[in-house]
Amino acid sequence: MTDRQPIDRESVLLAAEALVRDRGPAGLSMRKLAAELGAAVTAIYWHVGNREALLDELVQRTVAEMGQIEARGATPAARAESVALALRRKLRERPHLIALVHERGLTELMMLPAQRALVHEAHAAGLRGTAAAEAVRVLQFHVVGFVLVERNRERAPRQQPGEPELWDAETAEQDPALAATLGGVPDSERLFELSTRALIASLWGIPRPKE
Amino acid sequence: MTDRQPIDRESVLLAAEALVRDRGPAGLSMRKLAAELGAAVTAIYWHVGNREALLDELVQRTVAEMGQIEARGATPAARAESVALALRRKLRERPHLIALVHERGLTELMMLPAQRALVHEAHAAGLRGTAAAEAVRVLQFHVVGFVLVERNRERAPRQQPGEPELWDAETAEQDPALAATLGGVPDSERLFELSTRALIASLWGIPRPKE
DNA sequence: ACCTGAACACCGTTCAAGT
DNA sequence: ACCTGAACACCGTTCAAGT
Repeated sequence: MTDRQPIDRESVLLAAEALVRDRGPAGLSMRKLAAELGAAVTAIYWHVGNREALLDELVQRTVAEMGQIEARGATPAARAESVALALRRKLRERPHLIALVHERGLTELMMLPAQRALVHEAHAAGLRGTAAAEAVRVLQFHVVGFVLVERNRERAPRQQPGEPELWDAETAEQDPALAATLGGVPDSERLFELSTRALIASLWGIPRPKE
Repeated sequence: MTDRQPIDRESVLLAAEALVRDRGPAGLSMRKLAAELGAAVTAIYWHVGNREALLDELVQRTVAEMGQIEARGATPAARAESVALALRRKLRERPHLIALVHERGLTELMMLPAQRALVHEAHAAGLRGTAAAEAVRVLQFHVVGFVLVERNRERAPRQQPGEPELWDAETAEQDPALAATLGGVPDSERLFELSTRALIASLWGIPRPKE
């Protein structure tokens, strides 16, 4: 009897995605969603089945959107690095949805386009067979793992005892620069480049700088 | 009037930990916990505050238990690798609780003992200051990230289109060994060692094999 | 100090009934 | 084909009341 409106599957999915995008999966309740859409809760069930199926569909779409990755650079190593960097950026754009993909164990599926690009660069670098496959997988694991750790850091509350205090006392006098770095917020941009390059150097072969 | 029993804080925590350990955080409801303890739901609130505080306490204990890590091996690089391997093993022993620690953003705090051990090895390898700090942090990120990705893989449902099919068609004839490896289940033991060694070699300095 | 049941405000889901 | 409200079985949490 209140201001009810007809809805369709698409509008349900869009509203759900919006809720998840800025309040996280926990922020998506069927009742809130219904209220947002101006329909009865049960209308949603007609269109999307249930909450689980709704989230599954959102996950599928996210996987699809993670689409193509473009490699840039002169050497295979540089191009592989550019894939890793692009991947990290893309993953960080949709944190909540990526978390859902991860929860549902579809990370690998989502990574397929990037995997293709990396295989191409591994071949270009002269790698073949198991060595190439492992080089690719190591880099995949690395990128996804890094993003997960990074996100965690950002969501983190102020660290309990505070890392600074723990380092000040002991190692500080021996190696103050180390204590300062470990005490502060990590520069994840730099850490990512550093570790990505280290892995690529080991597994793709070190690119010779031209000069 | 039913078979109610007096409880204390410790018994509540133990019962809660048991529930989380084998049914996951989602399996812990205050009502189930009360039933398990043979007390009224509200008795739990008197002892531990609320669900959030209860989980916080479990997390604190897990962090404490993650305690010391022992380095083994001849060279600093080998010893750093042993820390990484031990860390991975420990993390994999308590998946649900580690997930909770992670959710609460206390991963870094939990990693402090390992961080100390790694700093020691970095110093032994002759690293100082920012370089040492970064070498340590890269390895920390690496281990935690790897374990998160690994766990995800294991919880994963059968991959949707199945990676095998996707690789068969295209690259298979060019590089059948690669297609076979990427189509199969990753040997994460090997991937972890491979990537850990690659990072250590780049950042700690490559250990010379004695022969 | 410790525990109780009742009550409140939420959930997701099912279902018979309406148009 | 699409939507409804009522009902069920769950939640976490608060609170006045008991001992």
